Amino acid sequence: MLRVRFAPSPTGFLHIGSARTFIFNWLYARRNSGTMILRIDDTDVERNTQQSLDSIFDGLKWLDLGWDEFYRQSERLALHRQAAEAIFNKGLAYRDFTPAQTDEGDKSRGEGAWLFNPGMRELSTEESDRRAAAGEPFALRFRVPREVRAEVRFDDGVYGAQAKATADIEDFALLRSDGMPTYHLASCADDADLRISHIIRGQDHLTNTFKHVLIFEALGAEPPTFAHLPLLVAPDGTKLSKRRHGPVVSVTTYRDAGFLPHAFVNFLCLLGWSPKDDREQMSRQDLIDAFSFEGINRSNAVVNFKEEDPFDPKAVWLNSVHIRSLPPEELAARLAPFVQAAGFEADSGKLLRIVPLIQERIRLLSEVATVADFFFVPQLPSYDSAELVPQKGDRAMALEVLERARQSLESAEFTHAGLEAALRADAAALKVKAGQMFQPVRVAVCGRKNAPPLFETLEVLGRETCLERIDQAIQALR
RNA sequence: GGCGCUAUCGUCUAACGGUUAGGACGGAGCCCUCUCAAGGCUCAAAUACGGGUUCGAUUCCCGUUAGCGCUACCA
Repeated sequence: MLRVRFAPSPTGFLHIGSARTFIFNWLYARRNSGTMILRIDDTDVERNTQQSLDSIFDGLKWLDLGWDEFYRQSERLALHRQAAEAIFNKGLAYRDFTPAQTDEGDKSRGEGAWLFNPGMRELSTEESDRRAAAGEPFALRFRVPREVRAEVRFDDGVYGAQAKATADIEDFALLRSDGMPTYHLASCADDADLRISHIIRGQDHLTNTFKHVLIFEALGAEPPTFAHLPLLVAPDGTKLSKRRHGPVVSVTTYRDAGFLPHAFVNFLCLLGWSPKDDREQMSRQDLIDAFSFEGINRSNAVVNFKEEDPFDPKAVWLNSVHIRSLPPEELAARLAPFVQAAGFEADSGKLLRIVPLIQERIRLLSEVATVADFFFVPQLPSYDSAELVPQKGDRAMALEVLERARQSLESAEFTHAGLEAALRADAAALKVKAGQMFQPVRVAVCGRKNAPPLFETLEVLGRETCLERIDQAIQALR
């Protein structure tokens, strides 16, 4: 039975790198009829926040990603302590009475690599028991079998065969002096207990895995299969962090900016993974069908954002592709909250008529506010009347065109065909080019030169509004 | 410092010893066209460096360099 898990610690908002880890686990589970488990790794009570937990749920909900089983590490402390005890009873761990390092920046425990606190590994059982019984606090450390020349090995699903000499692995902590389990212990005890078959996680855990293999073996459990993912990094090559890189690392930023969840997932999947057949736009099902460890890369992937442009251009492009392939009804529904947020009235029938006009003109849902504003406002914001002057024309031409248009629009049939016929006839009558005819009308009606195709726009706007706005433009020219 | 991982266009990536090193985003140009988009076509743009192995290396091996990760009683 294939079982995978995503195990975030609730110490910050949902990070896009974490989201991608969830997605890859989820895809692997769905691809292979496995079970997806969400486990909150909240053993670090000090740093956990409810806000962070909410952010994880919100983010996953937005991404339309679910799970089959749910656990919280903080509710499984008994299991972790039992595991620690079992390891200790096997003689594979020892008590370390050295007071905890207060200064975390103090990594200068010496020039070389730190392996253990002198004197503690060799403490006799009697002395150890006596001090423990006397109530002296201690951390429990794993006794890495370093005396004999040996290697810890595992076969990574992405990085291949891995080996590390035990001589290079330090005696890591299992239990803190307050009795709380460390991440390494809690994580492995839970993975063993939950019968996780595949651990898919960030490459920052690759070297931790040697310790984890040691714990699984000490627990008498078969280590699961590991598959490490290349990291998502900033353009400067450093790991993405909120402190350094700001909101671009948070999933909700993309939601609020108007990304489609499936488009964003699509983008994230293409960072560090490839279907190897040049496909870019992929549906959820396409991703499930194509996903495998073979497609995962080994080098870190850059999220290509800039300070002036916070979103990776490829993400934006992919979003526009997804927007274009959405059924109009669905796009309208997705757009509605953004229309409302911009302070416009969002009548759903009207929105549905606007959608075809902007569907291939917006890359982010939020752009509806700037691309389609003139459909919603009762009164056009003021614009420079010089904009009304057509190419190779003057104000007089603009005026002439608008007056003529005003006249014919009063009686023209308000359909694409009717409007086109009327305005083209006007252009011919005035002996101006079609473009010179259309532009003043477009600006009068939209308030700017760049807008959706004219006839459809007029049609949606309706006769009354069009005539009103043309009148205003004529006033402005006089 | 020690240990580990990585290295193809600016970015995401393809090429599991033999290709004019492919695709995509972004950039430039042309076409289409009522503007803007969308679409079509074209162009510029990469195998980090040095050694091997081989008839032949992007590909396999070694070294150098660079980047990243771990080296906490954080996860």
